[in-house]
Amino acid sequence: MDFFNKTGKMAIGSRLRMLTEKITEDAVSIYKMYDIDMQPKWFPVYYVLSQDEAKTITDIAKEIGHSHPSVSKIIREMVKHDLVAEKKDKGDGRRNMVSLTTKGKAISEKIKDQYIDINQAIEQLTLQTRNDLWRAIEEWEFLLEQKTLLQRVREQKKERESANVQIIDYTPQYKQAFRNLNEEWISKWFKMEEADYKALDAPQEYILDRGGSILIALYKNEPVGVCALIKMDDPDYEYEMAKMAVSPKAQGKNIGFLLGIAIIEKAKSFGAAKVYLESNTILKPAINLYHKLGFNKVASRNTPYERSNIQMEVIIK
Amino acid sequence: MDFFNKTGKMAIGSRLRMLTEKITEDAVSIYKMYDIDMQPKWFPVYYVLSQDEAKTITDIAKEIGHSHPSVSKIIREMVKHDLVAEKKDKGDGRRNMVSLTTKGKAISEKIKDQYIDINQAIEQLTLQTRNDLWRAIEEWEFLLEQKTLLQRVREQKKERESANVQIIDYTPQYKQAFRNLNEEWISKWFKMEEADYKALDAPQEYILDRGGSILIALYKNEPVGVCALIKMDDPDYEYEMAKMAVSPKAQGKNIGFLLGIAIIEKAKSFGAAKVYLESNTILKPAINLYHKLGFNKVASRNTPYERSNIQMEVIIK
DNA sequence: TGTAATTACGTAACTAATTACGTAAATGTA
DNA sequence: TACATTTACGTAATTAGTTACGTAATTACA
Repeated sequence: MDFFNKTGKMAIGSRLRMLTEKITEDAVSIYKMYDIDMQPKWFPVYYVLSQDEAKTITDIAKEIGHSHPSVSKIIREMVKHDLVAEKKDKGDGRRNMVSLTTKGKAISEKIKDQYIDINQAIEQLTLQTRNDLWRAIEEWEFLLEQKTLLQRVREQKKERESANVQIIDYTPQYKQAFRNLNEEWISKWFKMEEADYKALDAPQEYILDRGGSILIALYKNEPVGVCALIKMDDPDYEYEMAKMAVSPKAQGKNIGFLLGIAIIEKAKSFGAAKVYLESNTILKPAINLYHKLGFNKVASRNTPYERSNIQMEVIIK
Repeated sequence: MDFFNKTGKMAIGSRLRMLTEKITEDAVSIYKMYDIDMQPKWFPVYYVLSQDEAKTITDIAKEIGHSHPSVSKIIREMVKHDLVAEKKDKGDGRRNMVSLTTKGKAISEKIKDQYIDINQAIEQLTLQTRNDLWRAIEEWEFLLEQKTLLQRVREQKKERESANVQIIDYTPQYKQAFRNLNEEWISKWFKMEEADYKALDAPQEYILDRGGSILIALYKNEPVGVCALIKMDDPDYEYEMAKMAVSPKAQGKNIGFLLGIAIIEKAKSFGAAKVYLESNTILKPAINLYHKLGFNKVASRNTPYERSNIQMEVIIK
């Protein structure tokens, strides 16, 4: 199909499906050619039954990788053609023991020749190719087992998007962004509190001058995320990660994660041994993010924020 | 799937189908991840429409290699999602001109990122393989276009079978085989008659010396099939095909067919215009074989055999 | 120019798989 | 030992394609 050279790999599913159909279509004719009363879709079931004495529907399904209703249907069709017989298991009334009939077993003789010829034909065909389709499928199966295509694409997406994201140190030009981005989510979920106003209205005085830090995430040079590292006045903790906010427009670009990583890195450069944070369990994506960053829940502590119902820390390595 | 390493190439169709399904399943999630209102099966249709202004159902079908009802269905679904619009062609009232809507066109911007990420992901995956799946499919498509799998298997079958089966002219050493193979089936289904004894006991005198011929089919050098061409004493027919017998042990090797072909060939070399035969309708596989060889039923004729209830002839071209 | 052939495309029926769900039997456990 | 859970597997509905067929419009040609 010339078409697929234009679409690119996007259409690999469609392309595979078409090849599959072409091959299955020929398979029907091939069985006829050998005068074997069998359909291609029966083959996997037939194969496992030809190896063993008797099997249950579920066992067959597991072995060939089909759903059990699919096997159930195939068995019913094969029973109609007198290739297999069903028998209830005496010990376990649920089990439907399936095995080949005499006619079914007889086929295994005839099918041997077909097996030889097909293998030969494919072998010869493969000799004319540079890439072995059979092996290629095997390799894909193996690699997708380890990491699905979905995961692989997701990683590419993150990587591409974070290429447009830049994490920079706070400068006064971002004072407005720092305030707005935070106010947006705080007032959406909770209400602005005394401590919020202090930090957001005067970040220089309340955060930076006290030995803290603020980072800004730029997406295509627009500030879309912010996060602060605040010096604490506590015997247990030196630094708190707080005031993390990402614009809803920039969601799904991994910006929260990049900010978190950078803040922890900053704390490390300040010589901190751990970082503390406060949050609320209704903010599920945030809590997930904190976990991904290595934060774990700690026992409840004193806090100036009403909305805080969970406290976490990460140990810096 | 470990399973397929046991079955061998026979199950390449099943294996392909499974990989296809796994990939298509992920594709659904991938579209969701990019927040694109599209199903994988729409993609080929979407793609061709994104290239051109407007197309007919049949043109799209031809381009993407689907049947036109399939495209018709997809278009209806896409209309429901406001991705494409239909418009009757003014010049030709049969044609249903399909094109992308504004919403449909808008997707092409979003889809570009997805396209990049999928291609990257597959590229990276391919780097970890020794056999490039995409190229392997391409190569199979190309080779199957030139010669289908069915044809390739058929050639293998012929080659294998003719390697073991040899059709040779009768020599006295096969006298016993000629008699035994025939007596075996005649006495299984009917009873030996006067005319049988004559021909089987003295083939030289009763068949060869009268201008007939006998062929022997050797399978791995063992005589497993025999067939005679007997000169007739009849104004309508010159030659009769008779005394065809194939050992039950050698059934399914196409030996009857090979013998039949060879006997007709022999009759042709004798200058015959047609060949006659007598049989009995209870011998269904035999009658089938005769049909395959080109024989057709003719009106009832006089016969020395009690068991004959059908007469056939083939016209030699 | 009338009729036959071809083309476009919709509907219906079929196919080979799936997921969803229900029921009966077996197993685990308080 | 009663009750909850798990297992085996059948039926129904869904999906993404196919082939078969019918009809209307266009084209070819005697």
